[in-house]
Amino acid sequence: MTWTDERVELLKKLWIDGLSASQIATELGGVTRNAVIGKVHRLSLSGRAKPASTPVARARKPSTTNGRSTATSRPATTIRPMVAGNTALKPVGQLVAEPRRLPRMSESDDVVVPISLHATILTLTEQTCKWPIGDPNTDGFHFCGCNSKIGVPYCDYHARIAYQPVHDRRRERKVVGA
DNA sequence: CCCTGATTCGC
DNA sequence: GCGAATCAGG
Repeated sequence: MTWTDERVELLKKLWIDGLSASQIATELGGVTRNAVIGKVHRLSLSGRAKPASTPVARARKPSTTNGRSTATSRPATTIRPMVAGNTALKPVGQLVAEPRRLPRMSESDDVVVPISLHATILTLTEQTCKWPIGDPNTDGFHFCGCNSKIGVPYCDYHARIAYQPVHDRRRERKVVGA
């Protein structure tokens, strides 16, 4: 994945926004949190809300010549694919997040259709509905931008669409051939 | 153990 | 410049 200008901008925004590196990596997709951190440092915007505590001269641990080949052990024990915040996140999809727990949306039936706030990728935050509107390749592409609950990437309205009950959408059979 | 960011260095 | 491996810590 290349660090396009847009991706860098988004990275900056999310970082300043206070998101963790792994979260940003998930949001961006196609990169690991290491990549994010590395980029963050390269951009010289590492220090976030770090006033000053105890700098403490910290040096890694050169040992031999290079830092990694020293430790010959590679645990790699617990491999957990697609978890927000891991050491090697594989691309799981751009904006489609995993519905950890389906919100009980049985009660309210009157979810108002949100007005498109024409949010750009740069104006999105954790509490902004990330429902894409339009064609990403077209100029008018934007996001819903309405307020969403923390932990939910979409507003109430779009969450309904995103997290449709299974029984409603098991109507497809045909598989697109190779 | 889960996570966090920081650092080094081969590529 | 990039990011995996690793460290150091909460």
